[in-house]
Amino acid sequence: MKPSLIPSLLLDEQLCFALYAASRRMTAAYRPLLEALELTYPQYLVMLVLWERDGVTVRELGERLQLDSGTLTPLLKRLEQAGLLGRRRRQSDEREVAITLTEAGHKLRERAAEVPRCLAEKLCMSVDAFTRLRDELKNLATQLASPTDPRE
Amino acid sequence: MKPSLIPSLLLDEQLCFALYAASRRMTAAYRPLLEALELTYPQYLVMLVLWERDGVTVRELGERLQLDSGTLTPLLKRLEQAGLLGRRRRQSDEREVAITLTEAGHKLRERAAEVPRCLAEKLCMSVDAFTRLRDELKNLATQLASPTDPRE
DNA sequence: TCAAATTTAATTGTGCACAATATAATTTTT
DNA sequence: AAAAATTATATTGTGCACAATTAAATTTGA
Repeated sequence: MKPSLIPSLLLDEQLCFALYAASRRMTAAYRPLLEALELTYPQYLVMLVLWERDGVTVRELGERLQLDSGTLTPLLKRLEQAGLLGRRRRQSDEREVAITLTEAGHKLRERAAEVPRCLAEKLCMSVDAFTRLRDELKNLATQLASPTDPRE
Repeated sequence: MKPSLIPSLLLDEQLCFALYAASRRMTAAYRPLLEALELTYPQYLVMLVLWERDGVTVRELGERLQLDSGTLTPLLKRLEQAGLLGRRRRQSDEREVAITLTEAGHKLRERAAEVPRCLAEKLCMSVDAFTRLRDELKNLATQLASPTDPRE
């Protein structure tokens, strides 16, 4: 049977719900692995950014993860409390707060290295299918980010 | 260049982050449309279920949306306060709480009907691509839900 | 130059998610 | 039938997300 061209209100036909449900399940799949590192999933994402490049500002972190200071500030304070990073104002521009990994923060990377491997196992996906789905999701996000009104 | 078979810790190579970012952007895309209906995105999902079948229990809602009572109870109370639904214990089994739409709850469906159409426009996707991506995400969720250990 | 505009973080408040626990109703087992 | 186990919902507490506001530093421009 040909799928309806009229968008329906049926839950199981929604792309948004498939996306929302898959995203929450993904986070749930990471949870036991990250618990061993005493990280939440958003905290893990912050650490991924910092392991790539240390000393970024809160703004740069926010651009990369698409999160604002309302989310990041308390999250970073918790990671600071956990002894994984330090936060201090840049002397060149006192508005900016630079985030730098501590020794413990750097070290955690080694233990985190197995996390993506564990997840990949669970997915049972070819590298190709993995890459294709990931890139489709990136395109979807880009499409959704574009303003409806070009004047905006 | 051939993609690495060794799972990396680079943010932009993660499927999980593409999924997480796309899901949040999707919710953000719904936000202005749902604001007109005075609904949040999770509240909209609850309404989708109720428009399909009225009188479901909190448990059934939870199974459908994969949300527990800790999330649903306060959310349903807010929808009750908004006058969209009623909650009352089943006389056949006093443990269960049946959720029934009010007149206003039923009426809201008509105004909601245009929401999926507005989103579909923003996506600029063929029906085929839409269906394929949705079903891939459903499969991904299923795969992630399967326990690692069969004894579990 | 100095007032206005902009930028960066932090703060406040609301609403999810989800783990852990509590409570009450029902079912199962002995 | 009474005790034990199970089930359904609610409650409590933590940690995101995100809008709106605030405050301080910096940049712009009249």
